[in-house]
Amino acid sequence: MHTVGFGQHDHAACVGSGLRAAESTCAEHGLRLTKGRRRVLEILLQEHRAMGAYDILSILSDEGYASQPPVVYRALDFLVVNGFVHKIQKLNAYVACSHPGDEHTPVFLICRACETVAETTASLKATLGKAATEMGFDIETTVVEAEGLCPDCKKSRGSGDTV
Amino acid sequence: MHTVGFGQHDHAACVGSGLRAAESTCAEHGLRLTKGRRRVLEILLQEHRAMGAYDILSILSDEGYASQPPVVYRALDFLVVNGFVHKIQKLNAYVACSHPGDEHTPVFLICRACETVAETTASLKATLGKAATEMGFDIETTVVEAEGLCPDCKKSRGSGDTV
DNA sequence: GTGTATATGTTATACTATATCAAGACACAA
DNA sequence: TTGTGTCTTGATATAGTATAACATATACAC
Repeated sequence: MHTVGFGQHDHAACVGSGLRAAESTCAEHGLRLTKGRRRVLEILLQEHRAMGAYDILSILSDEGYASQPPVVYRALDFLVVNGFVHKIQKLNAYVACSHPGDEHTPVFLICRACETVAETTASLKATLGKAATEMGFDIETTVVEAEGLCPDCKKSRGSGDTV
Repeated sequence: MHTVGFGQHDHAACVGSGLRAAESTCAEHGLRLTKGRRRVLEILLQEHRAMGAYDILSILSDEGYASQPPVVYRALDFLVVNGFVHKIQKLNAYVACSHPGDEHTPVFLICRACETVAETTASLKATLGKAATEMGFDIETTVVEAEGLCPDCKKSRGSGDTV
């Protein structure tokens, strides 16, 4: 199992490798990683957290890009469809994929206190697929999100209180 | 595994038993299943599909209840917290629980064509819990949603086209 | 019947996302 | 190079989802 989450990591490296992975995947598949799309991905990689579309939009806007919602939603749509970014349904937020390129069914662990999101993969696909097959249902995409307390927040408060 | 989904079922019975289950759970735990909360649950049981908050609100409103959003959101919040209703994150919609009373980690199968939602349970808890424990993360709630095509929609279109 | 907690009514507003139509950029072939 | 089709962006407007805040009412314990 591969995880990128509540521990330390080489951040500059992960931004660079994320962008390179997107570039090479786009080159392979004839997709256009345009300036705006690239910048949105870069922002998500840099921030390394789940961000709302309007958070991203305000950064773009500060930089002189167009500041209308469709701009960022279109970029996000492209990035999500092609697997460079995932949407966190519980937060209405977006996060850069931690291991692009791999075919994967991501599992997210969301801290309800600090809202940090860790992406991990667990082999739920077989179990889910079996349950669906029994009902004659064909699964195309899955969302798995678990909410709780991350190690840091557990430490700093002990109990289960809210922010 | 228990499922209620794309097949037939005794609908009048499921409305009645859903309400009775909520009533008895509330009685046990000193919760107040007030008129408005009860009516929202009843609507969701009757419709037997995922409904948006504003869909429910317009029914309430037609019946002479207050017609402001907080009315329905408060009722839904109560019902969700106490396990009588689940929120489908992918649809921003709410659906009555198919087997209230049981402690469960529900799994939803959502048809992208007709938006029918089936609730099933698959034993993902152990797998998820293990992944989380390895990272020092305490899971409190989980969301598992799979989107695809239900048996009926597969039959009636064959291919994978959208609505 | 008084105090306390819980629930509801009401107004206003915040947040999230998409429809629509016009204009520009790019690829490719005649 | 001009035309043609496709993909992308610009811009305005609007739809859809959800909550803040404060006032009032109801239920329950003592």
